[in-house]
Amino acid sequence: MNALSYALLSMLNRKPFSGYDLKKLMELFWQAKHSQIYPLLTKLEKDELLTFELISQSGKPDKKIYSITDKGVAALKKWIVDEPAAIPVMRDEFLVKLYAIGLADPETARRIFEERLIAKKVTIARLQKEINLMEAQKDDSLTDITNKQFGRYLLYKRKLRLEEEEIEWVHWAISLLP
Amino acid sequence: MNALSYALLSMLNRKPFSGYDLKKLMELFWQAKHSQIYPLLTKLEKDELLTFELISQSGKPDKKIYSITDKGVAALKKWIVDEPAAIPVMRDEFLVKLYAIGLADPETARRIFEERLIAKKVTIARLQKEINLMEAQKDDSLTDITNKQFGRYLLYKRKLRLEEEEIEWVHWAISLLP
DNA sequence: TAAATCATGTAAGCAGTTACATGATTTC
DNA sequence: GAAATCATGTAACTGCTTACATGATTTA
Repeated sequence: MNALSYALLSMLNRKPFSGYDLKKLMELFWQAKHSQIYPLLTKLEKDELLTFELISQSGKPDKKIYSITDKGVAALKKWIVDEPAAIPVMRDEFLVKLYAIGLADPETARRIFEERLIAKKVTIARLQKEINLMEAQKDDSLTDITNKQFGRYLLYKRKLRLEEEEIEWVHWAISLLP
Repeated sequence: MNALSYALLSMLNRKPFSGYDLKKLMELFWQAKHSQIYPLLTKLEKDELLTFELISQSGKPDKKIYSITDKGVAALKKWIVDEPAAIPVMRDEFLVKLYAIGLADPETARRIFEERLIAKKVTIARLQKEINLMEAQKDDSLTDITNKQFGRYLLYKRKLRLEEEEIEWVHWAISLLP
């Protein structure tokens, strides 16, 4: 059981999804390619942590909608409560470039920062859109831990704050260029 | 040539280091184990992007102090300027747990957030210490792109801001718990 | 006296990426 | 008419982690 397994269980704990859905929904907090996800879902199903329902489709491969089992919930809960979280891994090529940014002339440095800004703004737009959707469903409070959306909402709010903070930093960095 | 190669070149562009030093200094922006770094340094040296000076030591293995070559600087510069930066990869088990934090009882949830706070505070202390060291060397300005420390300084300032922002978010998250 | 630090290296295995494979439907 | 989206899967390869290997010096 690796961390990706628990990431899949976490998402399926909210509601059932296909592998295709999971791949896209995970991008925010755990990046994985479909070639890693599909075999792992098969394995988790064999281990009885998941079940799936086959949805027949015409012209497309059959769709498998996975649901978490009681055994899956128990395994996930145990991991969350008992296992210490590993030290986060962040690999960002922009930061590697930044370290030696002095090798670039100021115009190129500016371009690199501007590209970062654009990427951040695209992410923020996606995050804000999703947060707006969540906040629109005022039937019960998102800020209540018993709400199934609670963790996801906190995750999105966290990411939004961090992206906004990085944008401010980029503006500061650009202001230092000659 | 993978991103780790460029991360090593970036650091050696500032000044010469041993593999042992590089391993520790990289932790901030690109995590790698020594078992990955040592063979890669050997390869980069064979490709003439690096050279090394052997320092004989008693009781310890000989120390290899690596320096970047002109060819290495050219390769690094080309990568920084011409190659688009890959989309960052972040894998943080805390975020996986957060997604399904509703499975934990409120006391356990609080504990998980508090542990996150402590980890962040430790990181901030390390960052602040290093920033203070850099800022103490006022011989020439850190905020000048021609200064060899410029990129490193920006990197530390960025990380500090993001860690501080996350702490504020954790406080908010804790305030939502019953 | 136990643990951490300094210092480098290899081997085995797991995790993750890229490429191959298929093909209808929808959007630009 | 081309590109993106939906939908799943396998094979080959590269990247990364864990474990093995050694051993003196320094710190708690």
